[in-house]
Amino acid sequence: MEYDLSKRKMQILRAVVEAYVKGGEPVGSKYIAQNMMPNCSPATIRNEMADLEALGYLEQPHTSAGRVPSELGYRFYVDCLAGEYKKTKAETEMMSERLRGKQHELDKILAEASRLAGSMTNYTAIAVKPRSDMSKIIRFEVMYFDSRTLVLVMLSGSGNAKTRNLRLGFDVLPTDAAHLASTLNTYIAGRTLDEITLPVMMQAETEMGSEARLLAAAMKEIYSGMEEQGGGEIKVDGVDRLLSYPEFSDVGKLRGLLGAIENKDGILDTISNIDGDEVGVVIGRENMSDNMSDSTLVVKKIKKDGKVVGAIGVIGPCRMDYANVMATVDALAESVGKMINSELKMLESPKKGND
Amino acid sequence: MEYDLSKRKMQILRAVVEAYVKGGEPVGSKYIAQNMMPNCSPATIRNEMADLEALGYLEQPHTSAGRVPSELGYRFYVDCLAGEYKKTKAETEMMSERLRGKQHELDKILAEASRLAGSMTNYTAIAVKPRSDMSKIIRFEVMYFDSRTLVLVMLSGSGNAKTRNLRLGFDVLPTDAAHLASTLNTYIAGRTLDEITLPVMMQAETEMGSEARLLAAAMKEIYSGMEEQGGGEIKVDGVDRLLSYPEFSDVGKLRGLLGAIENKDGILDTISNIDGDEVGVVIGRENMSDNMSDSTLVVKKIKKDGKVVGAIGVIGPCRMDYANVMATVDALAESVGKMINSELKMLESPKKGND
DNA sequence: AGTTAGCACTCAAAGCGAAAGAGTGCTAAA
DNA sequence: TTTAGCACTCTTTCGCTTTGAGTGCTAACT
Repeated sequence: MEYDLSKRKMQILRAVVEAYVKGGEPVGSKYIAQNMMPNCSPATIRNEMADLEALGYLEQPHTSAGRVPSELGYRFYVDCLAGEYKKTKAETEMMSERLRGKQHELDKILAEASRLAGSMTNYTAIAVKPRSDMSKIIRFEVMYFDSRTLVLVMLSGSGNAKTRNLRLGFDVLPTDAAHLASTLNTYIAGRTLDEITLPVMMQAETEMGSEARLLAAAMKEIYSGMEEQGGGEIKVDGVDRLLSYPEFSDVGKLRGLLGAIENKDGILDTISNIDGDEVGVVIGRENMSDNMSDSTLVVKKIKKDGKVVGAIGVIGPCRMDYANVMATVDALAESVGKMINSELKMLESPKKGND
Repeated sequence: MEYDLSKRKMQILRAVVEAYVKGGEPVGSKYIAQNMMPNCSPATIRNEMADLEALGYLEQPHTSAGRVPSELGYRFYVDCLAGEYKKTKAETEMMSERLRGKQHELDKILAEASRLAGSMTNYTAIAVKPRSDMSKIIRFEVMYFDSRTLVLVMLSGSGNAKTRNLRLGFDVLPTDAAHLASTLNTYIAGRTLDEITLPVMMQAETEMGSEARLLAAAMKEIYSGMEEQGGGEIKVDGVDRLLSYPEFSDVGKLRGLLGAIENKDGILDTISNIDGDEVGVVIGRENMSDNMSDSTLVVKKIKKDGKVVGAIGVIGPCRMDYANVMATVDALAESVGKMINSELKMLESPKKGND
């Protein structure tokens, strides 16, 4: 963690990063000397930059061009130099405001937060919903729709509900729905897939009597519901914004990146590998997927009761306004976190209903 | 519908379209004379092409280039010349096979079908789920999760179910859940938003007695559930494939298109405007959105019991292999349609369950 | 020792003009 | 009505030079 650079080298590195991020073109010694460090001559800067290049923090596209930060350079910048920036009070307020408008469905809040992240930073934003755990269903409900259709509702231990339509090839009565529900709640509810053994199933069938075929139809849907990995989804917002950055005018790179985003190539893994509660920055080749080796991912997880329930982040080129992006993502995630955690307290205060 | 072109002009138009689609470069008279119409001299073709240009079917990028089909040219091709092509039996089989693997959730089938459409045509595919109509809820169910959480299940007239978690600031009992459900079913079910008048609400509140605050919390979710346009979603697959076509190397156009796809700019409208049960082809400026004026959309609706329940399609440049794409989309949609419509019959046959 | 001025050097980017090549439109003959 | 011939147009490409930014090095300066 100790990078051991002289004060001045750090200053120059920072200057290069910030100038390059802003201007998009390799930055030369003269520019820095004039605009950001008036006490030094270009020659001095040149010497220092040559050192920084030897150390791996800077790169040169070609001999007669200025310098560009390397990935290591960005890393250093992110770790040591960009930490201070914070969103203003007003901006934080605004975010909370925009978020508050949404119903308190976590999905919606996450989506809105990521949309905000995208539009505020002008990068592509992602919202991640972790895999929802349907591996154990704690309660069933069956609704009668018409004589050949029932609706099966499954409630998981973590509070996720999932519904499936049961189209039947035979007629049923509303009472069958209730019967099916009670059977499912008696024999299936509270069990994992493994625990639904043949004897259990046979008992349940006996219980259903002549309507065993109803149970069969329901079980088929239940199996598929329990097996499928709900969630683990990534919602993407604003892919088109990538095109405003010259680094993605290379069709090949852009294509790779788009593919990576669409296939979630390693993005989920990358995110789950981020440790700590702070905003995570994954620069260039630090990414799992080769297709993302020219991009940077900035994410922050969102926790509820200490458990990760989602994440929001942005994807952009390595040449990115890190200070701003990190602060934005941080503030938004913070905002969402507060919102979903405070919901309880809000309702607890005797505001509505006068008992 | 009568386009009134001489046999030979049609032949030449077709030749131009097919050669251009294949090669990607303006096609000249010589090429056609040699490869596709050996009985005519280039000069003859030239004359005819000049006519076709005057009629608006062909265009010339510049004086010394070959001809390129205009949108009208493509339209003619699609309407009159590309109709015959059909997928082979083997291919259709393969599609059905791939689809059959999926559970019979419509969403999943649609998604898989569109993924197939994309990979088979190498264009970007979309799957459309029509707006699910929650404007009238015909039945409620309330599940008890824990002392401060209930799960509200709403069932629409069209068989769509939606669930919402009710986080409460006070404790409830399982009996409260049942009580709430019956109240909702008595007073709210079967009514549209307009019909839920103040008197109705007051009756319902009286019914709930001391637990009126529970009703209030539920109503909030119900309102938001009824107002929000569920569905109407577009799932996109393979945006990255767009990049393999030179027409989208223009960053501006690509950006517009990506934005249009993401915002569903008019795509839903466009699709709902397609009449007839056949595959619809929307070429260039026929699209609602200006951002899609360089693209073509090929879609087919999917019906169940005569009602549109979705659509699949592909988006690509106007220079597109129409015959193949149309046949592919057609076959896939057909496949999906058969699958979801035959479900009933499958279950009707006494195969499983022996009563 | 650290800093600075000066200068030759390198290399991408931009501009220019000639040459090549493809395809056309038109005219006149078959 | 079709075809051959031919002059014409316009893009594309290539090579060439010019321009300019920025460097690295050396030698002088503090």
